[in-house]
Amino acid sequence: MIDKKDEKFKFKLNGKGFHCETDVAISLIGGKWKTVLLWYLKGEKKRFGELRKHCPHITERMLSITLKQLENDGLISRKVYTKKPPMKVEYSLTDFGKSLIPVLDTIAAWGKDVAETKGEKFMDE
Amino acid sequence: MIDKKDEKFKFKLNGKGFHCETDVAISLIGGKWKTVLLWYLKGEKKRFGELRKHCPHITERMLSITLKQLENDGLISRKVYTKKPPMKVEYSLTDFGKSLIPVLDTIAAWGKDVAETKGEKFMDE
DNA sequence: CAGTATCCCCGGAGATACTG
DNA sequence: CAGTATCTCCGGGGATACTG
Repeated sequence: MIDKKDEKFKFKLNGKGFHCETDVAISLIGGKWKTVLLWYLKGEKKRFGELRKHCPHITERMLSITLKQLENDGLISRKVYTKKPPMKVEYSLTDFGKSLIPVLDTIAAWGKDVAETKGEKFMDE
Repeated sequence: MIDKKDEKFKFKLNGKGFHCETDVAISLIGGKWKTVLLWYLKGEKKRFGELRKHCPHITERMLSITLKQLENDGLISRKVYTKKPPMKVEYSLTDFGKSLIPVLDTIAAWGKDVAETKGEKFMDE
């Protein structure tokens, strides 16, 4: 039984309903680490260990999970170069992922502005 | 005891550390309902019940919680007009919240594009 | 009308240890 | 090097009922 209320959604994607256009985007880039990883992949492809270094606080588990989600959503691609013990894997933005760059830039610019304007000030209040 | 690793954060805001510029932004607009509500408040101020109508799937609880978060973060302001039983409260973007509009527009445009390009197609596969 | 108050569940996220 | 495997915890989010 499918709920009739599904019709009230504005968009559908992969069987899931969304409330408005921003909702679709947030489902793809929301979450604690997604934009951060995408941000570091923006310029160039990177290896697992490089990404880990850029995000000192991420656990290997979350890094692995988040990369897989981004891959499943088609935003990044994963390329294995050597399968034997000293493995080498590179992650890079797909074309779809690259379409996100202007969005990431806009978000980052605003975030930076907020951090510079409001950052640190409230710390000791 | 404050953890020394705090120094590894790139930004600080209200006592919390952030990993990169996108992180700051996501902390303010991430979550299931924030961008949706901001989106509907973008054009004009709205009342509690109006917002509820625009988001048929939100519960009153989540609407209340999310609005409070947005208010605490300074993105929206809450104005009470009548305190007696038939209450009237209006929510609107603050100047800070208005600074988000270009970001929301960018996110929405991308989300809409994604929905139109990829939406529905995969539904019956 | 505009919320609270509860209760509850699931999954995001962390910590740690282990592996091909 | 690039991950899995567990275990755990916390809180976001949902459902329902109640209130100033």
